[in-house]
Amino acid sequence: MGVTIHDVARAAGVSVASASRALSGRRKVTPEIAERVARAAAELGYQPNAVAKALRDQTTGTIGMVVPGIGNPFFTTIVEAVERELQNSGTDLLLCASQYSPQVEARRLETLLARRVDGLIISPCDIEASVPAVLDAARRVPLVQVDRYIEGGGADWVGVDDEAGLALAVEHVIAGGARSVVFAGSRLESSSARLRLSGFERTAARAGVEVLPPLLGEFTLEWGVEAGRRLLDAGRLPDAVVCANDEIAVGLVRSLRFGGARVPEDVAVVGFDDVGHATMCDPPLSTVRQPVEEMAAEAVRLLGQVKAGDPRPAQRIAIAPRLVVRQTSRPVAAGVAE
Amino acid sequence: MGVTIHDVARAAGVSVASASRALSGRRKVTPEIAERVARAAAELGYQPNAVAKALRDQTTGTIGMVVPGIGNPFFTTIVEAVERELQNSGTDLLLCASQYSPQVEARRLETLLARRVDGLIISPCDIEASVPAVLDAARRVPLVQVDRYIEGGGADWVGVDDEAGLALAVEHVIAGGARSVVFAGSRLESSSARLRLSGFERTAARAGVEVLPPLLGEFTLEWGVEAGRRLLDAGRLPDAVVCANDEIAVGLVRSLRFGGARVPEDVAVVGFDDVGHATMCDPPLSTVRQPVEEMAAEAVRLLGQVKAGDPRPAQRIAIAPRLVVRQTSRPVAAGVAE
DNA sequence: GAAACTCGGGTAATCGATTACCCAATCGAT
DNA sequence: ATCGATTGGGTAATCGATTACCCGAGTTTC
Repeated sequence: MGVTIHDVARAAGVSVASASRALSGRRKVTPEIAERVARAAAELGYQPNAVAKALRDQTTGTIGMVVPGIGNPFFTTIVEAVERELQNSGTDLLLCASQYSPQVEARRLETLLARRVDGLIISPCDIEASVPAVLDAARRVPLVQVDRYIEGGGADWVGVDDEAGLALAVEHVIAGGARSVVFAGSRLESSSARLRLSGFERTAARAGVEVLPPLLGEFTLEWGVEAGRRLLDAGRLPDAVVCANDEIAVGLVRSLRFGGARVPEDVAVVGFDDVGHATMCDPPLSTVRQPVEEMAAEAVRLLGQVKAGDPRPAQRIAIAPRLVVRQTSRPVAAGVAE
Repeated sequence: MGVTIHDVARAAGVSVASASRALSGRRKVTPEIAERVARAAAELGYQPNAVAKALRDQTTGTIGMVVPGIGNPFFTTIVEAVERELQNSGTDLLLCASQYSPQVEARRLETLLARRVDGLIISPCDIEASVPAVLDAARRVPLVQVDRYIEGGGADWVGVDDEAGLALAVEHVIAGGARSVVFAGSRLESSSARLRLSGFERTAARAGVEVLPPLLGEFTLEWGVEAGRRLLDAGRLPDAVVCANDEIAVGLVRSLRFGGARVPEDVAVVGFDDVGHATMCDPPLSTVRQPVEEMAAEAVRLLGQVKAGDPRPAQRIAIAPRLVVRQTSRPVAAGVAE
């Protein structure tokens, strides 16, 4: 079916070695041969077989990326940023979704490794259950974790400083006058979920405000709606709700307003991520912005440095987040208003 | 670096042929050899090299998918549906985004073909500019278009019946009492954009209502906001706006309400797609639902049947859409209420 | 003028898994 | 006991691109 380099060599009347050299330019050939090979290749519509090249070179020019789900805009934003970052390096991205399941995730990693990707970027879905598969993969190819990480620190990571981000959010609502606060987040299956809760608790405790029991569900709009309903049902609203991501925050604002509460007059709401959902919300959401472009750039850079199974101590690169004050919280001097 | 089947064979004390046969089970071996090979493979942590297998078998067990952008929730929904559909068939998906650029799209197709994918699913970004790359790809591997298609009908397609969908939307707002209508859509670069506009115009003309000049921009929330602003600036609002997708509709509702118009009392708004944005909107959006699961299933099924370059006439499978009435339009007897 | 180099081309090995082909051993039938 | 068939194992070809290695012709150097 396909045209091979042998066909090109035959058509040009030279050996395969010359054809290969003429096409790759990795060794000199006479101008005449270069010309004949180029013409033959063009005429036959020759396209090198990347599979054969990969087998011979022991490198595929692809890196694999595994994220929990592409339905979540935060992950698609990261994926796009990584793609942009890889754009001109000649490496392609092989994208997989683990669907928030450690089993699926392990299977995906297996097939990516079988396809001999040159490196992996992963946001492990579960801080504990993802450990064996991720460590195993890291032993075989360069691997960088992004956003989420596995416990124990066996692999490099780049992400946002979650605790600092939550501190910004909590301090902001307190500066706006909040005396009672609550956290609406996700069950503690990921590092992000845990760090955001602990960042919240630590800052709130230090500030001495009243802290209601956290509402932990999923990183989804639906859970935000449900969390809002529970707050309304409880009879007494806190002055502020700090959310673990924007989807939760958007759902929460929706259900609070639906229940008759005014945002931000009765309750201030702050989200986390700032990836599009935030400006779409009504009113626009105050949130903590993740530096997605920097994270992607850093992840790609790190991946280039890492050697598989290198016993070098794992790095953790935490980038500082930034507070973006919009209209679901009362503005104060601090923070950026947009 | 990697453990090969030669290593396994040596460790088990058999030939590579026996090792391969024991592992694949494609020819009988004695139980004793099967046992020794299985043990050796497990001990060495043998993992077959998919690149070598692909070269030898001339098939990679992957299909490529190219969509305009993964930022658009409609495309991520289709991608997820295709992934689910492929789940248990042992084929993996290689996902690429063309970023709405025919050049990028052509490059992506080239690299997918170089990697010898067994098939392609594509939503071509431009009805004209995408033609050569798509036809060329279709000549080399089985290819199915999804949602969008290129003009001229050189390749199979599966999608929603866009014109029928728009007819549903227009008839619905007219049944709700609208006497003047306008279409907010995208510039006519894709088949969807064109068919939705023509479906709108045909139905509106037949019904004899007043039709304002269409607002054509992009399939984005931002364009929806802008379109709403233009309607407000024009001084006189139509009774209903029918949009080419939900993102436009959501943005439009936002800016209409921001400008003081009531939805649906002053203006009815209907979207298209129904992929999550719709329920998130405030108020929840009336829209036309695309049968994404069916489209994905049909695309995968079709891909299995198509042979590359087969001169069989191209098929177009248009699945009927369904109207979902929520709260941005006045309910009438017809349609499904949710 | 011969030894040492350079230049550029061709042959064949290589990557790893699969399998066509060959061969020896065993079995059943006559 | 002999012949054909069956069973199962091993050797080496194969997929396509790259490149180590070799070789001959032409140049340079003393």
